[in-house]
Amino acid sequence: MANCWEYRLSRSNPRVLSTLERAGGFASAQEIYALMQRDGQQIGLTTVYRSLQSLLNDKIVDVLRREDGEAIYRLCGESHHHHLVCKSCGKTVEIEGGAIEKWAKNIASENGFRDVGHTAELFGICSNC
Amino acid sequence: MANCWEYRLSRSNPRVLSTLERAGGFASAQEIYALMQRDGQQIGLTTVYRSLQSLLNDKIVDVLRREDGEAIYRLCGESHHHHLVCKSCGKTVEIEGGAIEKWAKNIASENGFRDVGHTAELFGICSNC
DNA sequence: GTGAAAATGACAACCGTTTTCATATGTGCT
DNA sequence: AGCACATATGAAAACGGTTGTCATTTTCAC
Repeated sequence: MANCWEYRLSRSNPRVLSTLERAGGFASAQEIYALMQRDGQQIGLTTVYRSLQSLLNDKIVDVLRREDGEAIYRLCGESHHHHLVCKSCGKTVEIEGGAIEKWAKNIASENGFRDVGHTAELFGICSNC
Repeated sequence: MANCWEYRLSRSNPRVLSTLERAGGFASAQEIYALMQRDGQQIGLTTVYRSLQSLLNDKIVDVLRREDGEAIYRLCGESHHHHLVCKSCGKTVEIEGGAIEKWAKNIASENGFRDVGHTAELFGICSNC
């Protein structure tokens, strides 16, 4: 077995968390690591990953996937929004997801699910491409 | 530069495609490869990946990401649907996404995007958990 | 202080995916 | 048939994000 105790990482979590905040509440592990390095904060990549796992566990952050499969972490409680991404140039528009939220809630309760979350991303070709 | 000509792979594509069909129109590259091996079809993993790329190019298949980041391929033209997944036991319900489709189309045209696709997945805790 | 629990980070291992490259297989021409 | 050239193939290596290992350091209770 890997680790016989649970990590709580009370030391590094706050640092990682505040870096994620500074990054706009949306970043990959590697990006957070790079940011902290650039700031002169000394931390290992391993610890960043572990912190994110632990924050995930405590539901302080969410995890999503970029199109290439990289995991990106998002602060929970952030005003929830979605993205419309251009497949050609990468231009990204933030979308308010009011309609989706309702839809998700309805579908969930229709099927007897609770504690429901969702992901939704749109992608297409923008007007310049 | 990698390859100076475009792959068309007219030989392997049909085999990969029909395996994807047999898999229920939804599988990862590795799963397709394993399936073909089990059938005694001789093919390399590389070719499976290349075939899927080429089918993707021709918009014969879609690609999505599993939660762990693995890419899964889906036959296009399949009746488009979403999933409601229980985070605890994995129970999955297929969802008709009529509302989402409209929402996606509206948002896209509002922002001048065309050729728009989307992903949407719901997750929560089912009534048994 | 002393010792155990918790935290850390360099490094190696893992795994899905892509690239490389040498070889094989058409395909069209004579 | 033989030849030349485009295409296709797959083993093996490279790649990149992530996770595991493990020796060391820090923290905390006594």
